Amino acid sequence: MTSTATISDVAKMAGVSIKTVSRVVNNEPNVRANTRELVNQAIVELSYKPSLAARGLAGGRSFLIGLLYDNPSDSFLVELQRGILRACREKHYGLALCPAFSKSTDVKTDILDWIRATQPDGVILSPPLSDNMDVIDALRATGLKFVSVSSAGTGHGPAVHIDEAEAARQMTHHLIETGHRRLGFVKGPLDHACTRLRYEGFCAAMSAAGIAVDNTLVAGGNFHFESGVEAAEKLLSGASRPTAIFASNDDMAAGVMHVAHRKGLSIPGDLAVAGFDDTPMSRQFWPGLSTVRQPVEMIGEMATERLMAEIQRAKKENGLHEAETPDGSSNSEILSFELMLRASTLG
Amino acid sequence: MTSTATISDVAKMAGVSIKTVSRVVNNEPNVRANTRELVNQAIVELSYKPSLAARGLAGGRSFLIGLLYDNPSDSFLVELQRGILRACREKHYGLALCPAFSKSTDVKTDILDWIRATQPDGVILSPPLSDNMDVIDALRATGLKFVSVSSAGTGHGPAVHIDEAEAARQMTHHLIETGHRRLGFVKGPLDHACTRLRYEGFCAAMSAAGIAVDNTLVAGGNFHFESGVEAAEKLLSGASRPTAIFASNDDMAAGVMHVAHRKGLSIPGDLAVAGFDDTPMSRQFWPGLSTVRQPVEMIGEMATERLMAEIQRAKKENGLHEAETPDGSSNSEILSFELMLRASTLG
DNA sequence: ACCGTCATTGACAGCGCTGTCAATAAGCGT
DNA sequence: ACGCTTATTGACAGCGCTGTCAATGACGGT
Repeated sequence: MTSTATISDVAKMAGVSIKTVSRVVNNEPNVRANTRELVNQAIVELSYKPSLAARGLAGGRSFLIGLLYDNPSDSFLVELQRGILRACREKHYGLALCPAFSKSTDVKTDILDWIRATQPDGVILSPPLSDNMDVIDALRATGLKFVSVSSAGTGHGPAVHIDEAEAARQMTHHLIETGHRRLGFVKGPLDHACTRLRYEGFCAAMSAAGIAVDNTLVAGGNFHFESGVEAAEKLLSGASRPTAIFASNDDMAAGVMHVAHRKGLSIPGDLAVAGFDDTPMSRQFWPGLSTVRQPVEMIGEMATERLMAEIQRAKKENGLHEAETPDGSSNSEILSFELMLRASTLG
Repeated sequence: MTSTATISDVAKMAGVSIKTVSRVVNNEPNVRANTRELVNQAIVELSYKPSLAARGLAGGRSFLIGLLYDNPSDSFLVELQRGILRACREKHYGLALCPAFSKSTDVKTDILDWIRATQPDGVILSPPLSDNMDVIDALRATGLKFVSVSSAGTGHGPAVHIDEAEAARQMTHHLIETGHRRLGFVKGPLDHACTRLRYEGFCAAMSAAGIAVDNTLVAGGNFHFESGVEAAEKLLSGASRPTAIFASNDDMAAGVMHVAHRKGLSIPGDLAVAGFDDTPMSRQFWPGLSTVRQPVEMIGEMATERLMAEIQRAKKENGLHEAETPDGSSNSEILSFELMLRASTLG
């Protein structure tokens, strides 16, 4: 057990008080440049790393942020984590995971328990948790800072996301432009805010092109592969099948393609297919799946930075008027998306 | 800020000393059942959750385990995390992530720095980190407990994995049994121990069937889709192409299928394809990909339990002879795998 | 040189919990 | 009932760090 150097070792070595070392470590002002240098040398020399536990106990911070998620797609989760971790590393923060199940009746309790045990300084909410008012309210009641990702900040606090509706509109427009008139659409689950937005984008493009949305060509889904299969079976069995199907996410689009293959329909000849998310899979399918790319990693990174900023602010204002929710912070940051057009929609 | 109840609140409410509450919380012996009950009631009543930070500081433990990984497939990582988190939740442990890059020259330093800052009670190593002797040695030098997953414990300490060679042998056997004689194989990257094992299994089955391995039908890869594409282009361009290709993992198998489709080869008619890992994708492809299912989630769970046990043991023996590495612990646990045979190899 | 002001530094008291060790209660044998 | 062993409990001192506040040093003006 290579005993790690403590702050007092550093203090001794640099010939200053413990508190001064603390100041240097925390980048606080009012330390003479000369002294700061001395301390930094000692820190490097001893390869001193402050103990998170002690800092947390003493300072009331845990230097941990939480990621609350409910079974998103693997690649979404991993990309998001990557972004968050990158931002964390810079700020010397740690990331703790809290898987939750929004369907369960006591998500709220589960999450609160986890928060009490872990005591993160803030949390990042991913959909559909970020669209769950129960959770949002509970979180707000704790006073803990949070930021939502990939979820249109419906006034639920700060959020980082893309313009979902516009993305769906553009993809639909692309389909129409390619010559399709009978478009099918597979919706996502109702508890995701993006379900509505993506559908709105679809409708907007249709109406702009003067095509009426045929309700028999709109199917419900839950973002999983199997629901894409079911939706496709329904949509493709009707008398007048669509010539293109836009699924609200890639997993469901994969289900649609699976069914099309099984039915012997060629893609895109007999049926064009589009998805949403640009999972790695969409590149690997044959034919490649046209989809919308969200900069998920960047979203994670920005959300984390935003969260850190909130935490900072909260710490400073601490003890003052204790303003509940400074509503000015409800604004969200909107990142740009990218249409990835591949063989599944291109002749 | 709903101020969280502290241990002394509980003690007051239960009418016992702080220390007794601590005993109950930590499940220590020598507390009368009656007293224990009293304390538990107070704990529930106040919905008390011990502070990780304080426990860590005082007890010298952090109640955190680390997961060190280097860019594995998304689904592998997510499944592994799921298993680990399940085990963690039971034991009230937290999980901290440490992405590392084994290609980088200072993986070792990166990891050590991370460990110093985070101070986990133990870490789980996933491939290829678990096969990197530099890392293993550095870890061992710190005295920190670790467990490897999905990596044949080549004597590098405890590990949890499947019998990779046997799995590959069985899959190869299946291919041979289906009538194939000209089998292609796509290897994984050299820094993964499983690369060798899977290849050995392949060779074993071939030799058992009396078929010589044709080196022109063995290609190298790196577990990524693109390398599968390259390998397939090489293997399928030769004069006498194989009638089946076994890729060491699903991503590369996806690459093989992609190329086959592009070349107009029907699967499995013109070419049978098999993979390894049973990523969700393998079910979704058309046709479904035959593959080997590792119980990744279970591996994560068992590795975590194993790690906890090691930590326990270390804690008890603490202060005694300080035996460096009780080599009896180098044994590994072997879980069973499952052959998932789907349309890509079945007529 | 003298005072006010601000920048710099350190002494000290905890943060909430656990380990140690001593104190007390409970059993048990005779 | 007495003396002994063992089970149960609590008092107390930190763990390594930060916040508070008081002490010291530096600097500018007169």
